[in-house]
Amino acid sequence: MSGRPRDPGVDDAILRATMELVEEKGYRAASIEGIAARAGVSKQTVYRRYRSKGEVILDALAAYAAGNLPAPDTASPRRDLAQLLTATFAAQQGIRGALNRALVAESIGDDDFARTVWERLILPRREAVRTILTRARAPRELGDAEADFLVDLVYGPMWYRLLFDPPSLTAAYAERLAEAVTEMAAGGS
Amino acid sequence: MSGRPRDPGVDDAILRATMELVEEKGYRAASIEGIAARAGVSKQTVYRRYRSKGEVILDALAAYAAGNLPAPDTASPRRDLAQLLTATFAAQQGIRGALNRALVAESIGDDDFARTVWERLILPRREAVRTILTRARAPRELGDAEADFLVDLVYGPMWYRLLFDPPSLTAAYAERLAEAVTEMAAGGS
Amino acid sequence: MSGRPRDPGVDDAILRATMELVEEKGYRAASIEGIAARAGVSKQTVYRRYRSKGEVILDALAAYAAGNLPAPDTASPRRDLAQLLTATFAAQQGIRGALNRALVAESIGDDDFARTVWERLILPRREAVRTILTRARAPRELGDAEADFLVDLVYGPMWYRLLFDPPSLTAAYAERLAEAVTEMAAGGS
Amino acid sequence: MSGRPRDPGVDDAILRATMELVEEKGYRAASIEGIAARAGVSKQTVYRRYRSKGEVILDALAAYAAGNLPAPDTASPRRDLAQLLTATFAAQQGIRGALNRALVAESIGDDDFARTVWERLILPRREAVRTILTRARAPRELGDAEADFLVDLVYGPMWYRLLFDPPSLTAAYAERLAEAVTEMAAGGS
DNA sequence: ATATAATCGAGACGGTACGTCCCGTCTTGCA
DNA sequence: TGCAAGACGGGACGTACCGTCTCGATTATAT
Repeated sequence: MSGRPRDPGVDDAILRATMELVEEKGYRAASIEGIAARAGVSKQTVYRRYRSKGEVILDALAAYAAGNLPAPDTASPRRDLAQLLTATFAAQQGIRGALNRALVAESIGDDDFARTVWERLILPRREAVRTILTRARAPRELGDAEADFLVDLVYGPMWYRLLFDPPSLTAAYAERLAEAVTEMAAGGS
Repeated sequence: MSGRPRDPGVDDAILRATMELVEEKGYRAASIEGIAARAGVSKQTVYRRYRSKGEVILDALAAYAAGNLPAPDTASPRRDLAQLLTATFAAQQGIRGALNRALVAESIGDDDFARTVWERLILPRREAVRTILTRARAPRELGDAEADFLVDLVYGPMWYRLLFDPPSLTAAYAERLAEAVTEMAAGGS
Repeated sequence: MSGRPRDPGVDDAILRATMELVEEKGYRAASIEGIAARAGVSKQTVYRRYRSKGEVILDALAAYAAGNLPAPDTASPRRDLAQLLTATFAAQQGIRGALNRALVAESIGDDDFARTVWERLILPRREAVRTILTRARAPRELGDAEADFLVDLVYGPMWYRLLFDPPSLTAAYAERLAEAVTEMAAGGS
Repeated sequence: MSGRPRDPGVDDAILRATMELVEEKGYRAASIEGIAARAGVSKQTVYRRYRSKGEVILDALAAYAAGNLPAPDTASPRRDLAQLLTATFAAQQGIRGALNRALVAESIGDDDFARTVWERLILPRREAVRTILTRARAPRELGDAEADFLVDLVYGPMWYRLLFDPPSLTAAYAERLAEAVTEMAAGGS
């Protein structure tokens, strides 16, 4: 049965090659063929692990952002959100941003993959924001529907700017967004 | 100097074929090869007009949405915005949504094209919203920076949902977004 | 290192398709695209083996004529040559003739390829004739320069007629040519 | 009726462009598109005069070699032939040789055109040689069939060498060929 | 003078083939 | 069984020419 075990060094090489290519040459250069070549790995070895380029990228991003989901919890929800967004926005300037954009590209025209991205990547970060906003509304309750809407107000602008104008995702922008949304959360009916 | 003039029927055929393919088979199936074939046109004829698939799609969208930029102007900015967004969101369920998603896919990894999309497609719609929000703030002034931010709050969620969950762009969502943002505009310092 | 070995069936299919196309539809119809299609093979698979249409044709001819280089050796050099030429001329009426003409067409304007043809195709047949003519001159010696010249007198007319008037390459023509040249070889100073 | 007359300067430009391209860049670069471009002429203007690239080249050659058919007539047929061949071979080193090779390429796979070349280009030169050989046989008669064969012995080697090894067409080669064939003509039964 | 008619440059047009890239699958031999 | 190597059918890329066509601007002859 069991045969030769998978070489963990190969996993690393694939993910590293993916990140490098997406960052250096952009999303278009990141073909599976190119990733395998740069990783010094055969194509088959990539396909044994992933079914599509999207999954490689998703995994590369996961590997990169593992555990990096900060959940600040001070007395000030506004400051918590600002801190979360500042960190998140900053990350979008580098590899993470490039990988995120690549994921969107892969999602378009592939509904299954889009769903996977939503569940594995988007939802967890929405939860983090929802937790903060729930604190902002306390002691009153924050309903699910309203929470979803407020979270959209946070992440909508981020992805929008990430896709069309990444440099605008500054700390100042994070501050402003955090203030606007926490205020709206606090004041809601 | 003059040469044989371009056949306008060919332009139409290309754009129609593009819209059909993007809608029916999705973004991935919409190759230039396929567009030319369906339009009953040679590839060269497409390349004579457009340098990339992205440009074809952008033009198809422009043709589709020509002049369709409603600028409601009633006594209520909130209702104006709600109306604008309701119409816009509704449009995203059909061809327009498919084309918009396709444009995003093409923009990723092609900064030049991304800039073109921003200027020809995104900016005009931002202006329409900015105009409404300026009325909402009246008689006080709405600064450029703040206006830009508020417009992000409007369009950010739209693109975010368009990419990851198009069906959620309902009339109710439009209403809620219009209310939240006009209120914020009105109440701003 | 090793990789999947080339499928010999594919080689055959390519060569067979090439011969069929050149014979049936003529040299002009024999595109690499067409060869690949008829062989049921991808274009890449052809390009992996050959750099140009010329090389495919040369190989097809080599495969066809493999080992078919008769070297008759009776008491009569004249009869030897006549026999060789009769067989050679007869072959030019079929696929071999079509392939030979195609090779010339490919050679024109491609000096490298012309040289390859000369070495792989032309020279071996010249040697066969030279051997016979050396016997015709015996016991005196046949010098290199003179031999080359006499061989030209044999093959020059053949190619000339092959290109401009193939049906004239009859057995009678072969006989006459063999007689004239062996006589000249025998009588030379 | 009559309309604007053809511009003779255009004819010249086309022929000159053809000769230049065939000589400089080789036969492959001599597309009708390229010829028209270099001549500063529209494609239609070329097609109004010629039905194919072959015809352009044939005409270019005709223009180049107009009246250049020497018919030396001294007391010595051998010297006549040597002189004719020396001049002919010399010409093959330059544009004429390139054009001749191009004509062969065009003839292959186009029987109609091959016939035209034979009649307009090949036959006249055969006649010139036949005339000389008839003198060499005098006072006996030189039959048609035998004459054709002897002419093949002259031109066969020339085209053979022109196609595969043009530099070998030297004056010495011309002399040797003239001697061999006139002797054969004189001595024939 | 003013049609009428052909020529010219320019360049669009439907095609066909080029040679390249990448897809996802497969088949080797070695570890 | 993993892995590097690389063959394989397939599909699209963007380019070059093919031969035809349609334009506006010339330039002749024939009213």
